[in-house]
Amino acid sequence: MTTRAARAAPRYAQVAADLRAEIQRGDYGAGSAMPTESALCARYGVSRFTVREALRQLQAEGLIRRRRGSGTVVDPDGGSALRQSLTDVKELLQYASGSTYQFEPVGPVVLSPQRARDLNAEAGERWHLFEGLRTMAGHHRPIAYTAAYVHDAFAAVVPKVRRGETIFRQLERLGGIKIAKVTQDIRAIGAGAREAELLKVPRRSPCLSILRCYVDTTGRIVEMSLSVHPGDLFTYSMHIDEV
Amino acid sequence: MTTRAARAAPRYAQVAADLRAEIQRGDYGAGSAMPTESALCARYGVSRFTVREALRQLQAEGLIRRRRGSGTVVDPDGGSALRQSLTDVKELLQYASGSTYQFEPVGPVVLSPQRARDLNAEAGERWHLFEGLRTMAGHHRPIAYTAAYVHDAFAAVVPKVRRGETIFRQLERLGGIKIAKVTQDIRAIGAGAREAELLKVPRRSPCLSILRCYVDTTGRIVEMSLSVHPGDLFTYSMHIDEV
DNA sequence: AAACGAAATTTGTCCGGACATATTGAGGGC
DNA sequence: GCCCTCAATATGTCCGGACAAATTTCGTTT
Repeated sequence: MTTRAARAAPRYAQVAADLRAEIQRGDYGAGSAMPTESALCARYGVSRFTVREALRQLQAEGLIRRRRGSGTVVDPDGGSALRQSLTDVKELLQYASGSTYQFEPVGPVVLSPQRARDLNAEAGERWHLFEGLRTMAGHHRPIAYTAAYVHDAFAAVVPKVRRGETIFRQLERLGGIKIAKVTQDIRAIGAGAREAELLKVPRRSPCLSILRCYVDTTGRIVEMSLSVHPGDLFTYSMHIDEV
Repeated sequence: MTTRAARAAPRYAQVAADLRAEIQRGDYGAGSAMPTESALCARYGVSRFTVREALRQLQAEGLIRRRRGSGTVVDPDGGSALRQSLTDVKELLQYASGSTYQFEPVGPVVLSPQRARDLNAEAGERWHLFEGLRTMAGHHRPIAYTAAYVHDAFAAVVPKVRRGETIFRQLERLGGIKIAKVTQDIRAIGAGAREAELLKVPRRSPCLSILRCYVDTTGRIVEMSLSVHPGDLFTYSMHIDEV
């Protein structure tokens, strides 16, 4: 091989890099529409395959959101710092093989300032709370305590929510909506009084906290869930290919 | 695969579901080769586009690994329990916008049993240690302490490693290898004595621990890095589309 | 004005083909 | 045996086209 260093990047990567620069420069204000696929084909003189591959990359990075029939828009909070983006987890969101999950409706609650800060939400809002514990077969200590909050707009369907299926899937079916995006924030926290008691760990012991926000196609937050895992029992694993 | 309509799911999803079931049933022993794309085209009577879309899905789930020229193999540890698998983070592995990272070579170390357990490695092995701190502009407290261990096979190139570029990229260039996969385990731990001092947090306070293993194309672990982040300063964010 | 429905728009799925590039293995030369 | 070259193989990139499905737009009707 003669020219070792400068091997040109594939065309879709160049298109992606160009669009990424435009987005981060603010050429398409957050939330506003981007050019359509055919427009990009004409602009760069490439096929739709190449454009779609570039857009797929930007979507995986969380910079854009796409909807069939609607178009491509810049994700309003896609450029926030300290954010790593991942895709395509399908049904696995709530699983843990060999574990069972039981939740109970608690009722409507109004967020306290403290709780609102934990959830990254507004204090005083009314949400419908579900509480649950996840246990592994053979273990006596639970591996997770979960508090799920459903928006008050779904008050009518909340009594119909059953165990055995994720809450957000039931909200989709019963509420006639579609979850388009899930954000997930992972932090280390000290166990609070309630978590310590339910998870059988000492108070203030290190726990993994996973806050999920379920957003529908119109951008409204439909459900929030806060899971707390004992630090010694739970590891969140992932892998990256094609480094 | 069923010839039944099942018009709800696109064809590539049906192919993916069929292959996923075969993999989990153990039809292709872990690490062994799967049928080639053209073989799958013939078997399912679909185009290469559809097969590649199905394989892309399985790769995103971490079930398979693919290499140009070589083929597709079942990922040996793709089916392990308590593991959520995610993909495609590309270059963003080590970033944190607005932060700076400084590391220093410490020298060769032999893993103590304690440290080996933290790293999920063998005690007594010899690795080359680098230590570093990551600080955000404007903050006086660091947001991460990182210990990176390079395998002894790269002892010759370790003195050539410089700041300003990730260690694993330099190992690729200087050592003539290629990182094919990165695994990442996130846990909540209590700050140890050393972390507490460097990160300016109380001992045993909750911290986020991120253990990364860099694996080359032949499956050898080339580098391991253990980052510890103060729980109150660091959140690991991600998002999932197309739920 | 509100409700309805058809048409245009836009992304998703799928096909067949072509060439590029990385890997592997067989064969030949030393 | 060892090393090099070359061909076969498998995945990556890219093209042009076609139809399907979801959404939006807009004109028509009530």
